[in-house]
Amino acid sequence: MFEAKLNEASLLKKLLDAIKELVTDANFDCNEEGINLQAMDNSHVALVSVLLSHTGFKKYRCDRPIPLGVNITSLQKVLRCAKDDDICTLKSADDADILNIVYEAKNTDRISEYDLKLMDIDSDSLGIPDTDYDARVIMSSSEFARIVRDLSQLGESVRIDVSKEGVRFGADGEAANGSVLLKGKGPIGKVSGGPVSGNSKGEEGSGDGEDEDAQPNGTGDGDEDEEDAEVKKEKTKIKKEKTDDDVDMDEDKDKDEDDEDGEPEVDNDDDDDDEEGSDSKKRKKKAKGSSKPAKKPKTSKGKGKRKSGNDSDDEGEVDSVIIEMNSHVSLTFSLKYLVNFSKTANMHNRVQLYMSNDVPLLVSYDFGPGYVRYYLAPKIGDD
Amino acid sequence: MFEAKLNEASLLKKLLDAIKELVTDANFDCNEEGINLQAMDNSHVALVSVLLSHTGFKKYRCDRPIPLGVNITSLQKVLRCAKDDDICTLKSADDADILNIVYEAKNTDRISEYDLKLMDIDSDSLGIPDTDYDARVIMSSSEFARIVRDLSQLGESVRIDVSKEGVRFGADGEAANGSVLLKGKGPIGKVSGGPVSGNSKGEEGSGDGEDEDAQPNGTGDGDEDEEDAEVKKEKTKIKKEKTDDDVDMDEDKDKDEDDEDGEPEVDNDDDDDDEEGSDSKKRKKKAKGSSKPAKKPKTSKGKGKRKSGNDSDDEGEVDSVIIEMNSHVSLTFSLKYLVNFSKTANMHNRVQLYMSNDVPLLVSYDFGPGYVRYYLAPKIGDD
DNA sequence: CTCTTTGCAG
DNA sequence: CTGCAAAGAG
Repeated sequence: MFEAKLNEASLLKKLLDAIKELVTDANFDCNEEGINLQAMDNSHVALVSVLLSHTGFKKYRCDRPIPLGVNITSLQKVLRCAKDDDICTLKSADDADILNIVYEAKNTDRISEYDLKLMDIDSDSLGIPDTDYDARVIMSSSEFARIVRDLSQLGESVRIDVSKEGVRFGADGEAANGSVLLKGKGPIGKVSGGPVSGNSKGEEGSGDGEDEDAQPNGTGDGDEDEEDAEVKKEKTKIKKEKTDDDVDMDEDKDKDEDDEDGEPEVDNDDDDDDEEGSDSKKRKKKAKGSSKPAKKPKTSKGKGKRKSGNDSDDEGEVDSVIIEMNSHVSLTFSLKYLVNFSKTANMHNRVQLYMSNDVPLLVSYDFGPGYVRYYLAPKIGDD
Repeated sequence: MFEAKLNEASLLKKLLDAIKELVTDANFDCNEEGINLQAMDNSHVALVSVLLSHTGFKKYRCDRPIPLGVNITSLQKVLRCAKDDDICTLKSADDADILNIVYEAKNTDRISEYDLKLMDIDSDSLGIPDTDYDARVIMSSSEFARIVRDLSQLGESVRIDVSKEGVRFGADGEAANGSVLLKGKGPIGKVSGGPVSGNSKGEEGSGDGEDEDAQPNGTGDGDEDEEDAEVKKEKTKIKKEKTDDDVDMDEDKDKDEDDEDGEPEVDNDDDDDDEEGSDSKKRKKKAKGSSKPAKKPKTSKGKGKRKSGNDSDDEGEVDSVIIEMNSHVSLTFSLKYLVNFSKTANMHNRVQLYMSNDVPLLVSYDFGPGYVRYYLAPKIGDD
């Protein structure tokens, strides 16, 4: 027996609107923790992962795990029959091949009941990459939507560069090239854990001393390598899940040693790209002195990470852009997919972009009791 | 000579919007009583019947009956040239082949004049079934529109069941089955007298006593058979015509007198929109609280008719569902047509559904000085 | 001829 | 921003 009562049918409506163009059929895997959905997009390029925690429901019961295989279009048709504020109850017997959906209008006697036919869907066990990322950008989801929508008019791909300068979204097209630079707010944007965030905090206490090491942008380009190297040593990767709390210094340290050897290559590539790609534009990349104590003070360590309290705070003011970066990152993605992802702006006003070179981008909309996440492999070379 | 002056061109605009997808050409049969239009839809499955009583016109003159054959699309083009609140005058000589349409803007000196070419249309004498019905449902026209629109996503047909439980609209489709149950408000829903219509006037005087007989909808399901039997004895079939007034028992009295004054015109059109359009947004429009005394205190009886003010509640609170039933009715209809009919919600915020088993459904939008009615034969068997 | 897509009005 | 209707494609 599975039963979940949602206070606002609109949540599901928005969710379906967000993913309907990526996924046609998917299993809603229900267990005692909540409802999970994982699916590859139709062309198996992107992966979408959704969690609706049981805490987000007014009432939730799931005696044993059940995969509810639904056709997204069909489910959406049923959901369109709900008014946004209807109370929505999903029910299914353990062995049933239908999902019962009931809408109760608040304040009226209208009760609508739908039985959605379920399907058996091979749950291609999707390996969700569990990666540590070199950069995280937290920004307004609507601004992200706007940027990718705008750029999608110019070309098919966008290159996302995260550097000390900020995050740059650039697209080249036949008719025009375009790029959008978001600088990121200083104090909020402090690098967590490693470099970026670490500094911010670190700076406060010990910043002065480190400044020496820090390279103001544009000051010797030659130094880049050096700087990068340092960054890498620190190796503190940004972790997706736990990051919220500690994006964690402690872990960082540990990593430092391990990773070091690790992926210097990538960094270089990026740097190169930057320079090559558009000298003028990117050049300043490193820039901004403030940001830079390339060296991360370990002192910052665990403490301040989460700003007091609220989750929302973690993501900053709705319009602020928070950038955490361990090393420069430069990746190219298909705008078509990003535009699709960005439709999830309906569900939450902040989006997080996790990136490492040559690793799939993670676009994450984390709302209170759940999330919608997308993974998209970068384009390699020219394609 | 025919001449009719309408205070608001919007009435005609809405009428045309409502029927344009069903009818391409039709005769506006004008006589001293008003303007009648009757036509089969293009596929000869549904019948539409419109009356604009002379009382709805600011000025009306028709020396002798004239059929004005118009192409609906052409007339609509002309009507789109009017502002909603323009005073609109239709004129035609007895032998003319054109209809002269003049718009006078209120408060300005703008006068527009159009001559619409008329056509000769075979007036297939349409036999309008004159039936007594076993069930009548009075509900918000926008809610009706919403329901048939929702269900049309699931399948092609809807089964409408009227029972003590209320009225249920059910559709089966490949992807999902759905049903919407409206319980109907008790006190208002008393079976009128002969069940339905007879009472209305009677009640005023003796209303209280009758309540006993009245069955609030949804009360004891078990009793159905018994109740039905009784009801049937009375045999009072629900008649279409006179009902108009009744729709509101109490009000009727008032109405009789009141309406005359006024211009029953369209009053409420706007109201309806709320529900349909966008649930959440508009909701507040009418502002809730005021609207709902679901149960109406009989005390209010005659007086409150138009609720203070504005709303046209003749047919009950705009959101209430009134169900009158002599016997259970279960019929299946093509949703495509119902969806088309439901566009008439623009003209009036309440709709009446008259049904008897195996007889065409009558969907009636009765606004003050006229009506728009649709007849649709039920589907038989599986088709 | 149907279906999908695109543009327009409320 | 949404649904609705006209137009283009398969």
